[in-house]
Amino acid sequence: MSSDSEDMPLAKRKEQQQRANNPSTDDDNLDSGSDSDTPLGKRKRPAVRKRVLDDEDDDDEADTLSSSDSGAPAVKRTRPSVATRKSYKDDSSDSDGEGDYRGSSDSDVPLAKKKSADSKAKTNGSAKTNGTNGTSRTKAAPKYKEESSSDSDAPLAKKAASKTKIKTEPVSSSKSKQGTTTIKKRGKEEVDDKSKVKKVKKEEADDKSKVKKAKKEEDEDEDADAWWLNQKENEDDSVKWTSLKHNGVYFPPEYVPHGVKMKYDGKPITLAPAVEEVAGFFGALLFTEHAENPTFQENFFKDFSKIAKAHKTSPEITSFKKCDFTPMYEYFQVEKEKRKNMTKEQKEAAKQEKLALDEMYGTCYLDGRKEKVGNYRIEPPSLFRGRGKHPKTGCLKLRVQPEQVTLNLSKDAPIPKAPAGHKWGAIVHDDTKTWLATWKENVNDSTKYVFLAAGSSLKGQSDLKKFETARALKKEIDWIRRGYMADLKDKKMFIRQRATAMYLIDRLALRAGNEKGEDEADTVGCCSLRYEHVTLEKPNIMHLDFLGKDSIRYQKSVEVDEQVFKNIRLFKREPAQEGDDLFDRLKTSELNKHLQNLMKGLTAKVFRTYNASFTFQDQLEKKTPKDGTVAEKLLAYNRANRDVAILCNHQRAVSKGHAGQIGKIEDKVRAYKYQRMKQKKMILSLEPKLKKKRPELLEPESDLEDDWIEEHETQLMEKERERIKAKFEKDNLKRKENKEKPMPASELKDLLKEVDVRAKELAKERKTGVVPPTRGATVEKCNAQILKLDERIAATRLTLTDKEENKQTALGTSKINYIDPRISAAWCEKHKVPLDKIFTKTLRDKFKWAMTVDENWEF
DNA sequence: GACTCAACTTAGCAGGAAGGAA
DNA sequence: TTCCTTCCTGCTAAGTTGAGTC
Repeated sequence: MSSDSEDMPLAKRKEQQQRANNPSTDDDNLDSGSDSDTPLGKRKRPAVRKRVLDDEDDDDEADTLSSSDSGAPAVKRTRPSVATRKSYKDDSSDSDGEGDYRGSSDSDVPLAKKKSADSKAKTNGSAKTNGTNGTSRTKAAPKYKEESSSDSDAPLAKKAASKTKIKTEPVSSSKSKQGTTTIKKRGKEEVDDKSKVKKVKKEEADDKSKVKKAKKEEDEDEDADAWWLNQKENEDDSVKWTSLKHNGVYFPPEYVPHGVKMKYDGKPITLAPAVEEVAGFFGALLFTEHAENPTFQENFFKDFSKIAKAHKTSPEITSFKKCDFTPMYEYFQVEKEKRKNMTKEQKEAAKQEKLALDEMYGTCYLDGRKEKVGNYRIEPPSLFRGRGKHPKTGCLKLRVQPEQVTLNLSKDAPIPKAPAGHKWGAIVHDDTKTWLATWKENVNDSTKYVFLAAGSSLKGQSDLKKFETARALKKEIDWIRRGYMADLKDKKMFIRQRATAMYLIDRLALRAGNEKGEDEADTVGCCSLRYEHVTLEKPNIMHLDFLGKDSIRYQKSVEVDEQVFKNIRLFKREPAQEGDDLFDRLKTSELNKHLQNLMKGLTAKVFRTYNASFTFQDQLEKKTPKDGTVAEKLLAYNRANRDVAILCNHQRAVSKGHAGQIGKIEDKVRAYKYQRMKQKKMILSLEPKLKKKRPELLEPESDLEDDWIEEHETQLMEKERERIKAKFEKDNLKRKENKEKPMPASELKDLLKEVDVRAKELAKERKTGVVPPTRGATVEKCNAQILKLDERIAATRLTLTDKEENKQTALGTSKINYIDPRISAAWCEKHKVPLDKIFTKTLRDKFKWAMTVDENWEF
């Protein structure tokens, strides 16, 4: 076993990608002291062994840790009084009392810069670090901006990305600015002002009509009850509804045997329907990464052979290796193809069927309002597809029976009919719950629910509440940060660990990290980080390498506060070893309890929401070109979105065809440039006098080498020949149908001859550099063509940049879950960008509560 | 206080629908 | 009109959190 991510195709793929992109990400630079660079894959998960610490402090430390702090209660730090807050403020060694933490603006100061400011302040006690009062975010702490004015508000992970060897996108806006400038510069080269104005106007007109259309579309759907207009603060929200009516859940249809035989030991065998069904589950996954995974195979076969035994297959199925599911796989492929080729009528019938189900089960009545239900379909039986190294991946997920399902609805609501021959497990009337139905799944014994859809009022209210809590944190963040920074040096180990964890959760947007069971994939978050997940490099670089949620690798190197560095070194000290918890005194529950004391509603995950929304708003502001086109603004939007996705480590696999797609787009740009070059030369043929007046017509196009032009023209001619041949054949077929005389082959020959002539002309044009005007060509027409091509080139280039930058980062997750949609709505309003450019219909529906803000709204 | 579990949010991926280019 | 690509949605796994129980 060479790595943790072995047998974990996605993670492995991502790891390979990361390594390929950044070969130096190995631990080659790490301090080799006590922070051994244990390879991830070597890790076994031992029973959590609580390290016995002497509670002696780090060698470098002057203070000592209390020996009786294990599990010590948190020092209760409710929001401090003004005096206490002042004391946090005064912690700084700045003689003016303003240095380290300064009003609301301070929260925006990146740690490394704070650190550098700290050290400066330490060496020069009277040094003022800021001349402003911190009322304005952008004006705050100008001194910190000396190093880089671009990323001052960025959480640590972002800065680290640009600073160290990690494989994340550099996010400093200095780079982004550069990108924007380059685009703008190119734009200037290619699009003159006139065309720009024209383009913008056209875009605006298009957008207006689109907005109108979208608005109409939404108005039709719009729930008459705009609940967000009637929100009351501090209202008890434990009761979720007063009346709830629905039609229950939809069960997947009973299994219909197809009779396709799998092979066992090379021979086709007949299976009972129940056995065939399970064999089919595996057959359908053949040649996927799941089916190649030994754990998946083992778990599947355990369940499959059990069922086969129960149905007495002949011969008895005892060996996975002898099983051949290919015939089933092929059958499913044919079926898939059939579905793809359904007639219009069949497709329509299927659509109607789906609509009927949506109407029946996909809607419910909550307090008299019609609302959409989310996942009304009971999960069909299948093989459990656990992610990463899930020990249960491949296990058989059994068919859910109505007897297992509990429905939740109001007392006066009619109870939906259970499927024929069945009855419901239970009926409850719990108005404090938002679920409509629930059942237990057999593989992990986890509870599944049917909830309302994302666009429902209940989900919307919950979303609004979430973002309001994050906004509340924005107001409190300064003193909370001061608090945990002070606690970093606390004498009690527990408090030190808690403060260090808070630092990481806040600055790196780590998840809380609950403990996990033996029968789950081994993934970690902040509190469950282990010895081997963190390595240190002097003076203050921390390398993190672990598998997070969904077994997505988190691999970043960050510059941390000196004290955090010292603390981590202390937590990692002997007798700590591989497998030991880094935060051995800390649990998520204790951490959250402490956070609740600091601010009502504050939990570890609020930091993620806060930092994501804050970063997004900040980067959006910095990156949006005020006079840019909609396309340029959207690029800025996506870049800000990407910064957040990088911060939260939202990854996706690079699609198989990515390189090919990029190549195609590049070719497209070149082809446009080629056309533009021809148009320019044609103008000069039409009016040679323009050589002096318009010297740009003589400038060669970039990226158009002679070889490429020759090859391109050969391809063009070849395509033309094919087109002519195809048309000739098609025309003759038509003639045959109409009982007309077909065109003679000589006609085709003549047409092809014309292409040959054209090819010769092109060769001549290449040689002489002169392009004779085509029939009807005028300078005006050529100019218009050039303008059109300029626009196409600019637009295609933007697509290219966006695509390349986005290949490995998933933007959707942060957009859906972490970024306050009101930031986007206000930005669209302010910059006249149509909402439908950034939110799909589903997202506009989910966020309709957020769409009423004006352009000045701030997170 | 430790542990368990219910309830909800967050997450990536597969496949189908939609849209654009030829 | 067809084919190809992109985008969107649905699905369900995997987290977090807080309440309940012993």
